[in-house]
Amino acid sequence: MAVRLSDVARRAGVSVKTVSNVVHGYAHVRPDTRQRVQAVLDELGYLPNLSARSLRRGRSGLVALAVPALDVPYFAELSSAVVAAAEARGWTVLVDQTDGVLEREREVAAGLRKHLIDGLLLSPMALEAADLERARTRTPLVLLGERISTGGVDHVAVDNVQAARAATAHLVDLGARRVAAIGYQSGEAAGSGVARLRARGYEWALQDAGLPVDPALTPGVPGYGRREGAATMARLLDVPDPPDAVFCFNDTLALGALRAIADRGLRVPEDVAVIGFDDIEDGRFSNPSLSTVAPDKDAIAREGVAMLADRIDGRDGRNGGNAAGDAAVPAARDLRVPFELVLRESTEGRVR
Amino acid sequence: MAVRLSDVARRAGVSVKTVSNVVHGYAHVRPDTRQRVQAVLDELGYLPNLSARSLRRGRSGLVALAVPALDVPYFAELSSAVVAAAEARGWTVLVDQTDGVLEREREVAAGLRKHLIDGLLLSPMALEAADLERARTRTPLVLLGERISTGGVDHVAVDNVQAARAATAHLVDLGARRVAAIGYQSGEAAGSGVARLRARGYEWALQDAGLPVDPALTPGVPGYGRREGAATMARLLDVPDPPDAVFCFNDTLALGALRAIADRGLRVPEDVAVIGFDDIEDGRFSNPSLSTVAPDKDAIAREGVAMLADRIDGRDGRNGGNAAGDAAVPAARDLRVPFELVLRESTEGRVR
DNA sequence: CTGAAAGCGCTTACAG
DNA sequence: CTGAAAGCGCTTACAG
Repeated sequence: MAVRLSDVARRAGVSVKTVSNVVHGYAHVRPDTRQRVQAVLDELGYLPNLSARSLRRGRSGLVALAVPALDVPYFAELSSAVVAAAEARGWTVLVDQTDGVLEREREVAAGLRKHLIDGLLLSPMALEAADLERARTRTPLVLLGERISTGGVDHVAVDNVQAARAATAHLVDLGARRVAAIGYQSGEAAGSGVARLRARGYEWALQDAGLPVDPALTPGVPGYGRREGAATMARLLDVPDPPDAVFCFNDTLALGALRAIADRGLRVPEDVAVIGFDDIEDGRFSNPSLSTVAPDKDAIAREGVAMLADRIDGRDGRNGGNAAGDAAVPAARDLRVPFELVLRESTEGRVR
Repeated sequence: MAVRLSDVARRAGVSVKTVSNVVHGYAHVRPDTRQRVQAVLDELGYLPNLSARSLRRGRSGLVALAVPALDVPYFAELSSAVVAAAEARGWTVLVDQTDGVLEREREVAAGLRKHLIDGLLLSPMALEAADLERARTRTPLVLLGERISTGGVDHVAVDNVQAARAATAHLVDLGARRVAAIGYQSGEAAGSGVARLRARGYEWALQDAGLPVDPALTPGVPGYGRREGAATMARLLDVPDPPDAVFCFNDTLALGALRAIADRGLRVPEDVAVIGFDDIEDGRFSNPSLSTVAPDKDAIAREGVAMLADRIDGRDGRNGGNAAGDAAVPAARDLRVPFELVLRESTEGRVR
């Protein structure tokens, strides 16, 4: 059915090797031969069989990206950047949705599709270091946007603690004295790295300002969507001494909070100032627009892909060429990308 | 490096065929043999080489999904649904971003990766029927969310004309008499199917109501994001006899429009009612919340994947088993999924 | 500058 | 119930 290299070779009256040389643009093909072969290639509409090529080469040109969900704005934006960065390297990205569920993340890390992909970019929610130890295979892995407290695995993320601290400090600088936080994880999920790190930054900033951490202002949330943000904010407004500012651990929580505040007829930022985290597109046009921490998502994607590329190349023995194998594998890297505080109406008020 | 079937066979003292039988759970393996082989499989951590399997079988279990951009909310939600639907069939989805650019869509349709994927789901923006005719390969293709005015290719979408008509009619029913539309495509891009179809529905509804189509109220837009929605709405508010309602061809345009209206200090829906299209998550929590047309995205994903599965199976000769080949290929299907009008604050006012 | 041939790891008739 | 062997389409030493 499909046109093979050998079909082209026969038709052009040359060997398969020569056709292959032409396909790959190798030198050492006489110009007239090249031209003739190319003509047949075009005429027959040859397309390489990528399964065969990948079997032979031991490389597929495919990398997997595993995120909790593609339709969560932050992951949608991150995925878009990853796909673009991978494409720039000639790779194709195959997507897995884990729902942030431990078991799914474990499966993915264990290499469900190990022999088809050249590497894996994983954005874990529930995964712990121990899971990774157990699941490690030889497939190169890079963790995105999460610090699991272990070395051993490449990782790129924003400095969540400092970023959260800066966001909270901004609220304090505005004069807020009852600064709530929405995003603490309750129960089992408390292990989730992002929540823990952002909580630490929040508490740190309060400490810096000599303000107490009031448990009444740090409710646990069952999820990180707009719905949970709105419900949690509504409850916070019922606290005896309600907050005058809120740091939300992500923008969707914050957008839900804005909604809940508006429902009470309160004003943002006059009655309650709100700041989020992620700088998703929605927050730029919400009403009021949302102040937020903007991690450099393009950098996360770009650097993550670059780190993966290094690992993939390294595995092929280009890391010094020593026969000892593992000996020359470079240590895991732990890269921080920059963030920026983006101040908009939800903390600065309407600019006229 | 990796464990092969033959490694397992040698270790278990059986043939490769028997190991394969165990791996696939085939019958005709003596229980004790099966058990022994399974033990070795587990011990060695065997994982099949998917490239080899796919080369041999002529199937990869991979389908490509091509959308304009993963970070556009509608496509993020659609992609999420497609990945989930594909996974339910044991397929893995590989993602392409076309930016809605004709040349990229052409490339994708022409089968950049033809021999690695079993099929393609394409959500075209710029592609015309003629492009498809030219690019058609034997790779099964299903068009998502778009009707290109040709038969010949499977297609699943909402009825854009009727949906747009219903949305516009809702505004008219509210008493609006100067109903604007944001989303007309100017220049080259005018060919884009969605814009044309939604414009048709809009005009049809006005006609139904005996209202004129005022060119001053149907400005062309250079894009479909919040930014363009805000800018276009701002200009519409400067028209001598400004609109009292707006139908936006998608929700991001509408969210931008809401923002622009608020910036003028006008009220929604009292001064200007707004309705969008897509029912993205953002609109449920925006301020005010956004009325919209909700196409059944899960159905689009599910049915699209199902249609693709039919084509893929059909190609293998299961469509009757006649030797004539093409003769039995079923005609292209053109499926409509249901939509729903979701009325929220942007047309109904705040519900107390 | 070009060719003949091995082999990547799997699946699957064909035998027995 | 199990085995020996061909072949999917490519890449790549090895010859010449």
